[in-house]
Amino acid sequence: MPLELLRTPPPKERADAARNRAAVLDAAARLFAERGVEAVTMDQVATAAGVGKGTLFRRFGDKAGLAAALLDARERVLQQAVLEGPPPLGPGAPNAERAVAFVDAYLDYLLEHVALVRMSETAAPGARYRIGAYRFWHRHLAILLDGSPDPEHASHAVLAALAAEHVASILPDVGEERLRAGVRRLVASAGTADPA
Amino acid sequence: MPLELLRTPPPKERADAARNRAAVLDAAARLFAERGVEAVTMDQVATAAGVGKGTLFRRFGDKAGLAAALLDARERVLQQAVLEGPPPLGPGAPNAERAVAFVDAYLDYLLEHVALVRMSETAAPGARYRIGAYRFWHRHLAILLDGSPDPEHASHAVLAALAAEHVASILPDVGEERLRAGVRRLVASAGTADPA
DNA sequence: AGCGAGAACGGACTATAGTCCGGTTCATGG
DNA sequence: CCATGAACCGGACTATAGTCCGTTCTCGCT
Repeated sequence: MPLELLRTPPPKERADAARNRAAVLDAAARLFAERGVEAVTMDQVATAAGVGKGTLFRRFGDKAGLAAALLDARERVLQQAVLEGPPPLGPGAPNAERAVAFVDAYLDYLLEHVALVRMSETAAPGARYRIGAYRFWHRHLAILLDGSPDPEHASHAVLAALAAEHVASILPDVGEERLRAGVRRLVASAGTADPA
Repeated sequence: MPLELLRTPPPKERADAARNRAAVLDAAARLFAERGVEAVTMDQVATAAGVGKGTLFRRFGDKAGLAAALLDARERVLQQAVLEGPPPLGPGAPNAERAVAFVDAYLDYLLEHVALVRMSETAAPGARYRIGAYRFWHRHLAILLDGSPDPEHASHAVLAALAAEHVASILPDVGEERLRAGVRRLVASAGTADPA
């Protein structure tokens, strides 16, 4: 399957459904910003949006889905830049450079929304690995890490170091600068067939 | 703080408490084995053990704590082997070899109990990084990866690839052999000051 | 042995995620 | 403009994790 098809297609939608979706996203964004993602219950979101719980869950599945929907726009920008933006993030630069540019850009995105991404990845067990975005990033990185004896696994390993739960937990320990440098080193050596 | 002190000291315990702890651990082990960790509720464990829910939660904190308690014995064996077992796992071998031996041994342990370890790491947000075991392994690896420009981060990165959630999710993709080989490569290159 | 302080017990209670289904609203074709 | 069925709505309902606190049991001390 080509990389492009892993991006979610937009479905057609009834008018009332669209109205309610917008209301829910607005309310959720506001509440999450005000009180923190963890502290907001789904009941509160439903009430603030003026819809029933059933509506909320039918549309977004669970809290992780709601978080993912809020991140969707920002994530598409990144996917777009990777697919057809200027190098080194987009096509044109050498693979090794593109890989480094990718982890840099991904960390920009992640550090900007850690709490939300964490929610989208951890609310349901295994959620992170099932959503389309993970498969997209994994495929992309695996293609770039073509110097590795096993690009598939190398890609998984790099993404493991970019998991929101992991980053959020080690950030107090190492700080942003060392984190970025460390991940850059990791992706650089992961793309190489290393010495014995 | 020296490595040895990160291991949990044994507290003294009242007779009824000891009796109940044993009953809970027995019941939990049996139920988890029979029905799978996910499918067993804490009420079921309490009932099967013949204790109240309050007792269960006071002693183990949450489901993650219960899982951790069940793994405790097995984990101590590994810690013991690392501290004073024969090389290359124990002291005596070169650091690079010890690091590889460690990830091998850790994967033995992990693959034997994925579901349980996963529960112990993911039931509460950030749980994995708070328990003593993580700090122990992190410290150990950081000492061994002394060729890296940032052993602390390198150690975190390797452990990220050993998270139960991660391993469980990619295992169907890559299989056990490629997983082991990939992690071995990762730890080998993480311990080196890499080119440019 | 008897006793008192404090640790441990247990089950009723709360909070929250997620499900279900009878009623309502929208969009399309006549 | 209206009929019609598909899609959507909402809030009562269920299941489970985790808390609280009055009661009971241990164990060291006299």
